[in-house]
Amino acid sequence: MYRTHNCGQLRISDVGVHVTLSGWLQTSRDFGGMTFIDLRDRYGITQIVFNMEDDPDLCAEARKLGREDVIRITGTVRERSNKNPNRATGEVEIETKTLEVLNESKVPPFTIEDETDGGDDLRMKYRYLDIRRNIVRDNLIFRSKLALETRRYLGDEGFVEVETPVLIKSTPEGARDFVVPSRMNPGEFYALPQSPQTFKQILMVAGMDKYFQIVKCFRDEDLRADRQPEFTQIDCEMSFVTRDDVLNTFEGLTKSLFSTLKGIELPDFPRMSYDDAMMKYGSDKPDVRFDMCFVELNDIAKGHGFGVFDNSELIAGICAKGQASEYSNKDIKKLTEWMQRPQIGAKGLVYVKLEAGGSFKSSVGKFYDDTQLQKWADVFGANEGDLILILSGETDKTRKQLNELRLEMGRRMGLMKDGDFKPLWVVDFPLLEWDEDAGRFHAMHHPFTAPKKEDEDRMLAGDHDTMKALRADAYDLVINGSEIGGGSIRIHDRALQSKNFDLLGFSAEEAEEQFGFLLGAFEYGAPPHGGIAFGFDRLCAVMNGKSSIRDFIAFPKNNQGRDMMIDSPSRISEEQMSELELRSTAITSE
RNA sequence: GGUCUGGUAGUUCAGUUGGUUAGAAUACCUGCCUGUCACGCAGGGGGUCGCGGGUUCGAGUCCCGUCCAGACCGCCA
Repeated sequence: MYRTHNCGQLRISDVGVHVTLSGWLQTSRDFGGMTFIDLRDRYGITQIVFNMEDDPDLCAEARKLGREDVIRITGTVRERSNKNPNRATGEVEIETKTLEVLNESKVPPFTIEDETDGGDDLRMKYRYLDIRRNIVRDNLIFRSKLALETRRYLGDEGFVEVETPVLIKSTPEGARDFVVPSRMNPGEFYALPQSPQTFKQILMVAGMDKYFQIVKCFRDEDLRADRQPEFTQIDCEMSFVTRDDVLNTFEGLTKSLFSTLKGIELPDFPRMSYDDAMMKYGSDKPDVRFDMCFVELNDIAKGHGFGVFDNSELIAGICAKGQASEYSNKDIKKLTEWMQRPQIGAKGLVYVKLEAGGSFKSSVGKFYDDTQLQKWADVFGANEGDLILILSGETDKTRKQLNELRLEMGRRMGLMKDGDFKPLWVVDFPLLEWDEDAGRFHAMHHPFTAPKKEDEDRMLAGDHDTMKALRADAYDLVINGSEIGGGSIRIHDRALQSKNFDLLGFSAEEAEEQFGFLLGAFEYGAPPHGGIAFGFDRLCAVMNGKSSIRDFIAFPKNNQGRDMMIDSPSRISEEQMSELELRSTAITSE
C-alpha cells in the first residue's frame, strides 16, 4: 500500500494513528540531531520527523534525500510541540518508523514554490514541474470545476452536449484554418474547426432544441497573452429563441458560475448598444469597473482659431478626477509621448488642469480663455483638482486612442480593482464591416448572423449604401474589459442567407460549394435559432483576475505557437510526406 | 509583416564613462547544529556575458547582423 492518507489530510484528531504517506520531498531541514521533511502531494504538505535518538540509521537515510525525491514513509501521527498555524496539517507531524525511496529526482531547474525563480520558457519546458506548484495546480483544478459546473447548469436547463467533428472543411471567411492532409484523398485537406458554428445550426434544424459543447477550437493566427492557437469554448445554440432568451440564459449561467466558484453574487448585467460603447468608451469591450466616459467637444471647441481642433472630425476627452496635481508639465509630456508611440499613434494630447482657486492651466490657453475653458469643465462635470485630457482627429482613430488613454489612466489611478467584476452585454453590433483593402464587406460577427428584424427589408432591398448601417442581432458578454463571449440570432431562411453571402462577395456557386449543406438544411424546416460561445480559457483567467490564459491551460503553446515541452510542431519523415503526397519545402524554399 | 523590451552562474538579476581576477541573492555540494517550517552558522564548486561580425590598445558595456523569449500593433468572421 502506498498510502493510508494524503499529505493534506491529517489533523489533531488523528494523533496516535499509524499511517503510510507517499509524496514528493518539498524541502528538508536538518538539525544534526533531528531532521524535518516537508512531504508534498496535490492535497497539501505534512511534516515528517526523524530523530537521532530514536533511529540514527533512519535519520542518516533521511539526510541523504534531495528535493523532489518520491518517498514513502510509515509512522505515527503526533501532536507538534511547535505548531504551524499557516498550514492545514500544521498541528501534527509524523514520527517516522520506515522510509523508502520510490524514485529519485534530479535537482529541478527551478524551485517548486509559489514565488518560483523560474522564467516562463523554463516553466513551459518543464511543465510537469510547474504544475506541481500550488498556483498552476489550483488553476487547473479551478478550470475543472468550472467545466463541471457549466455542464451541471446547462444540463439542468435542458441542454444536450453533442460532440461535433474535428476534421471538417476549410472556408475562406474568418481566421486562417489549420489544415490536415487526407491520405485517402490525395491532394485534399481537412480543416480544424474555428468553431462548430455550422454543425450546431444543423443540430437546430435536426430538432435538438438546446445544444452545448465544451469544445476545442483552432485558429491559425498570431498569438497573444490571451490567445492560443487551440482554445476551448462553451459553445451553445438554442431554437425558438429571441436575443433576450439567449442573454437571460447565459447571464444565468455566468451568475451561477460566479456564485458557485467565487462566492460572488453578481447583480443583473447592464446592456449597452455597440454605438454607445464606441461613443462613450471607444471600444466594443469597455471596462466598466470605472467611469471616465468620453465627452465630445465638437460644439464648443471648434471655431476659436485652434487649427488642430477646427480641422478634426472629432474632439473628445476624458476627465481624470483629482489628477491635476499629479501631473507636472514633464509628466504630461511623458504621457503625450506614450500616446504617440506607434502602437497608439496619437498626434498630440491637449490637457486642461483645474487648479486650486478656480484658475485653468492648459496647453491651448492661447486659444481659449477661462470662460470658454469653464464651459469645457462644465460638460465634463470637472471640479477643482481634476485633469482633462483631450484628443482630436478622425473619429474612429481618436476613439481608439482615447480608449487606450482611458485604460492607462484607469490603471495608473488604481481603478481596475482586483476582485471587482463588472459584466456588460454589448448589443446591436453592425451586421457588416467595410474592408478598405479588400474593397468588400466582412461579416462583423460571422456570415450566419441575422440582421435585426427591422433591418431585414433594407437588407433584402440590397441598397449598397445603407449596408453599413444595418444592425445585427449580435451580442458580446464583456467582463472587466475582456470579451468573454459572443453570439447572435442566426439567419434561418435560405433566401436571406443567400442574400448575406451575396453581400459578402460570395458568388452563388461559391456559397453553394462551401455552405451548400447548410443552405440545403434550411430548406427542410429550419427553426428560428440563435446561440452564443464563451471563451472558456479566458473566463477562467478573468474570474481569477489574470490577463494571461496560459496558466489555466495545462500544456499551452508559446508566442510562436510552439509547445516547448514536446517541441512541436516538428518535421515529419519523408515516408509520411510522400504518403500524404506533400513535397518538402526545405528543398524548394531557396 | 511591424514596434518595443529583454538574453550575464542551475535560476532570478546587478554590472557606472569601454579599463585589473564579471558580482549578489537563491539553488547545489561539504561540515556543524535537537523544534524547524523562507531554519541558522561556516566553507566550497559553478560563467562560450545568446550567436556571428565590426570599431578599439582594450568590448558584458559601443555599432551592424542574426537567433531566442515576452508584451503590443496588424491579424484574430
